[in-house]
Amino acid sequence: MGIPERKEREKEHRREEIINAAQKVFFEKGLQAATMDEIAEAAELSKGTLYLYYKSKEDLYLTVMMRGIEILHNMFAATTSTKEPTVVQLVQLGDAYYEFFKQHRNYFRMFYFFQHPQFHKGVSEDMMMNCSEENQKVWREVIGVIQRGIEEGTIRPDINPVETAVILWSSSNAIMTRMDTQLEYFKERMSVDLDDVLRKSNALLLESILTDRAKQQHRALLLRGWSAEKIEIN
Amino acid sequence: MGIPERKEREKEHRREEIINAAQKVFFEKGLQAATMDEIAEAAELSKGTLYLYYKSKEDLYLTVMMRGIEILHNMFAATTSTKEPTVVQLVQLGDAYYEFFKQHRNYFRMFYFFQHPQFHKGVSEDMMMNCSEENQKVWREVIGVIQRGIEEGTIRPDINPVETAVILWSSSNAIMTRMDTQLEYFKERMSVDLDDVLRKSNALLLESILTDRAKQQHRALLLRGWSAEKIEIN
DNA sequence: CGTAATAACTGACCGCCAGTCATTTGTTAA
DNA sequence: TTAACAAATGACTGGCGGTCAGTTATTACG
Repeated sequence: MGIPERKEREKEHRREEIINAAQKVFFEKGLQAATMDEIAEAAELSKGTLYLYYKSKEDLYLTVMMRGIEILHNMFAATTSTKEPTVVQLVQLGDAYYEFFKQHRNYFRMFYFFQHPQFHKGVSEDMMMNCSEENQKVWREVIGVIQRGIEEGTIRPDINPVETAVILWSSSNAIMTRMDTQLEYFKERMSVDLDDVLRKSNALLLESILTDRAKQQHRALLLRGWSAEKIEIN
Repeated sequence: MGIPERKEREKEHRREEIINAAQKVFFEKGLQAATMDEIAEAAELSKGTLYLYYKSKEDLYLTVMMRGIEILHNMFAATTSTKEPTVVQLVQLGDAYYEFFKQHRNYFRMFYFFQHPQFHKGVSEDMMMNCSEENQKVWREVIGVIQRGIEEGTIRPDINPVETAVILWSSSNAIMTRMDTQLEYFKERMSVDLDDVLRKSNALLLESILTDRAKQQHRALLLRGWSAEKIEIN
């Protein structure tokens, strides 16, 4: 009796095609401007059908966003599973997030919807649970590296790994959000290149959580954040 | 001929009453959920009249928000005009922003609308200009303190004041945004108190931009970020 | 005072959109 | 062939931002 199984596959396939259509429209227009009619059009289905598969526009949105979280998680997992020294891995996590920002800008943009619950009106309980779960996986990668750094003595033992992960993530995320939305503004009104700001912020924070031993060991790496300046001076 | 002047005053008064009404509704419901009919109701005017005074819902929203920027600016200005040492002023700027966050949460929330241009659809050009101008004033307070710190030798001369202001502001802002929206989440899912995170993040960043001389001079101040830990250990 | 001109205000109305549901179309089982 | 069920539809509803023809209040003037 393969019939129910085939039905199940077809249903799953339909679900994915709806996400594909939704992604296309959301990427182009953002949450607000995208309409369910457009998504239905793109999916070659009627609007009513969308609601047989997803509870609300917001649920659909978060489902697309989860793809982004998964991509980011994979990038992080690839970094933390290398044989590189812990400190290097930490730098690479920062780089990976920046890379994600540049390569998957549309997903990155979706993230800040998730961060502002004022827009979570139409989101179902289960969808929130799913997102939290995926989110946790990403956090665990960062926290894990810091934890290992402390154990092997390259990261200060008096800092809390979770707190530190939040600090590192917050500053990176905040600066990249600026880059996305106000790059020109900062360039023109404040004569500041946010690219530099990100590098320097990461450098400052990283240096401040390393042990003295690790600072010596990775001196070249630590200078990286300031290299643009150095070249200018020479 | 005092009549046109009186008319002008009355018109201005009407404008303010509309903002008061809008503020009440926006504080209660947020941008999305608030309706122009509600605001009209609160202002005891018809909806059409609102549009004689403000171009759009978003313009009205930003007008309310500007009150918040002004409050923050005044708090910053009060800090930077004291006789305190520059390093202390810098710490106090961080404290002032946190105080603003706690005392004027509703205004703080409005700020992150401003940071995400995807919602700026209905905002008029002049309104954006006004906001930028007010924003600049706040930035100048922070940058000015850092600048003076460099000049007097308490802040590292190799850092850029503007970049550093952006770094300090970004991390503070990011963590407070978390506090506002996901305090419980971080407490329950990650066993982290964002209050600690903010203090430690500020402490790390501050220490990393001071000169060695200043670090010695303000040792007590620098320990502040870690005091909760110290007490726990004792 | 009466009236014309102007300013201030109103609320019914428009277009748009998320979400619903009675109905239709397609599929399976007997 | 048909009954039972599943899948899909699109006309419809309610709510909202924004508009504008029309009403009311205010001022200026003969």
